[in-house]
Amino acid sequence: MIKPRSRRGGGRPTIADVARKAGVGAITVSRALREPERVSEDLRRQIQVAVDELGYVPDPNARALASARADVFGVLVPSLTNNVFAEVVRGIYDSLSDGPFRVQLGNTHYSGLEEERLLQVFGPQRPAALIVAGINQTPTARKLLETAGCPVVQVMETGPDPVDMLVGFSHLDGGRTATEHLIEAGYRRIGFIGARMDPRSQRRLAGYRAAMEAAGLFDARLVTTTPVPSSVTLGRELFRDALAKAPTLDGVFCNNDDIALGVLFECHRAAIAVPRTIGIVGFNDLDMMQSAFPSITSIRTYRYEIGRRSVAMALAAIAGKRPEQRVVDLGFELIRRESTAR
Amino acid sequence: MIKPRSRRGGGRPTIADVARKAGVGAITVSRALREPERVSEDLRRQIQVAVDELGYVPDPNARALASARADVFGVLVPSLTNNVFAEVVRGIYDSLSDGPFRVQLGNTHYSGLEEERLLQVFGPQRPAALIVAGINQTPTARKLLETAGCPVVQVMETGPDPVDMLVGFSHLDGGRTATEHLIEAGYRRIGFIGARMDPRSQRRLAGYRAAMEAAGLFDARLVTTTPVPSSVTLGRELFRDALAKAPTLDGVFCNNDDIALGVLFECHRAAIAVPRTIGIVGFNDLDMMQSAFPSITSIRTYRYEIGRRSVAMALAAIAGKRPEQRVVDLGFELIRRESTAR
DNA sequence: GCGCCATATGGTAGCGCTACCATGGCGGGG
DNA sequence: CCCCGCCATGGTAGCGCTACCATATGGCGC
Repeated sequence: MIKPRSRRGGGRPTIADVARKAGVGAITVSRALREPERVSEDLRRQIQVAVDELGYVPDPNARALASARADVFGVLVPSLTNNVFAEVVRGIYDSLSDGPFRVQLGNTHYSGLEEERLLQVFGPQRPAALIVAGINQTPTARKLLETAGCPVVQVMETGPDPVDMLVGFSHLDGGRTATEHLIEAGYRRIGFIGARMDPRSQRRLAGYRAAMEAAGLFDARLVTTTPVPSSVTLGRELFRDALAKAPTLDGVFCNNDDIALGVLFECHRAAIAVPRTIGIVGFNDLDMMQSAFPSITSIRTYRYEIGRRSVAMALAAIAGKRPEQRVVDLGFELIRRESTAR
Repeated sequence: MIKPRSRRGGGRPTIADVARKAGVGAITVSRALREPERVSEDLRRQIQVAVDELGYVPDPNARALASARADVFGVLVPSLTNNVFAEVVRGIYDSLSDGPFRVQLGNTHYSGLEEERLLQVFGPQRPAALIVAGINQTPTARKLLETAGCPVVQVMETGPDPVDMLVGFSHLDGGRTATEHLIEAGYRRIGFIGARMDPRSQRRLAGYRAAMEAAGLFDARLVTTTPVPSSVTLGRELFRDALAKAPTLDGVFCNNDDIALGVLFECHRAAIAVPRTIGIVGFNDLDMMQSAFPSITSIRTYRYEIGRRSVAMALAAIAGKRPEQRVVDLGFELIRRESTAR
């Protein structure tokens, strides 16, 4: 009765305590904290003193309830351990670390259904923005994104029809560029080796095929894929399969750098000369590509920058300044190295 | 006036709507959702029908405010891109994906101060549990953990004095085991190569040193470290430095597998025979170790399992069944491979 | 048959904050 | 000199949910 406060709350100071101490109304404290320019400098200072003395920290749950908006960025990626997405996520975190926003990370395991489920979990939280990997959402997921009532940024790809905003690059062009490079380097029986084969890998494969067909070199027996998750060890195995199917193979464009590294190791083990007998190109240009022996040609992509840019666009949209450019293509770069220097 | 509801809320159904439709009190709906066993089966069924028809989803923010407890696990790791922590995080996510709990992930960038800052951000959210990497928190951070008012699990190490619970393994023993293996294999001038040198790396170094001193082989010139973040490329460079300092080097225990891979590549490039001239041992046993040529001996650690176990312990504590074993040592295993098979 | 207790359900009163509207003071135009 | 409108500030009323306590019901012992 006497101290009804202590009944529930943890006894931490509330906005009312600060208001009392500063001799102002609670709403003014709230404003001073969120829109300082709307409060006179005098009061602002007084309030700051009271906040510091009490060690007041706003309760994010109460804030979210009252304003029907949580200071949370929902982020959905297909994998937490795939270095590529880890870099995107790192970019997102780094861009958000000095602001009021928290990150709610979801792992879709490359599953559209899981993505839907996670969007259904995120929705009731009323996030400030959503960042999702890819553009191949299920119809349900796409609808959820469209009706989320917050900025949405799709990342890692490019395309004509984003839900809202889009930052990434063309996997198809990347695959084509890698393959054309092998062709120009003089390779003819160029294989494609791919694991996981998510939509992005499919597009890289399409780019490979386009380049091979344009050069009159395409042969279905040169393509080796599996839905199994990618790994270095898998790269070795797939390369052995590829060689068995197409013994005259003289080059490979690998789905990603892990596979490429596996191919390189298998070449070492089988005493196949790289780049003389086999040329190798990877995708993403992880650090190890430059240090491998021989160093491995790869398509450099800007994952960290994609993460940063996606946050910048979302923040702009939250601030009401929706960027004029809804689709940003950050491109890629072919990094030529020893593995294709015939 | 007529529909005061539409004024603020997004118009989504609330618990009151469900209660009205089901002809029960709001509190009964709340109970049916959270503690079904406390509601008769009849009402439970009725309520379920109403929930389904309205598409009701509880508002997590309102729930958190009213109960002073959010269904959130706070997780603090030093890096998002380091595969080792990514695996731990994956284990955590996988263990939590089918329950009501969300994950709030924080990246400390290996900084104690950043860790403190993040704990201060997590605190007001009133998380259901906290999982933090390491046992070397600053005094302030440790106090924040102790007063968090929720289960706390420290992970990735072992030790006598956890804040609350602890799951991991001994990096010191791991370092010693790796080094003893090299000694047993006949190597004598065994170097330590380490990057980043966070507390865990320091302990591996201590294990290395203990083994070397026990064998009468320790020599400070054999130790090469840097605070720079680890990478394959850095491994190459550090190995060159190590060779320059100690030309008679005949083995290296590497801080981690990236460094070990860099050492291997540099050996290839410099035509140094592995394992004949130089023996190599890594740490963590990432997939690529088994596929490298030659394959690389490493200390296998159970990162994913650590993540899973940490969640299991936290959930048990939340349920009031605090595990009798507050410290769990998941150990490690030396995986012998070609790189040390002299 | 009566009261007691355990069980099932409901009412009330917040949790801590912000949206909305009201108020009072001030300066400028007519 | 008055009125209007703008600015800074405050009061009130929730946001949607759950803790706490009250109440009703029924079974049981004596």
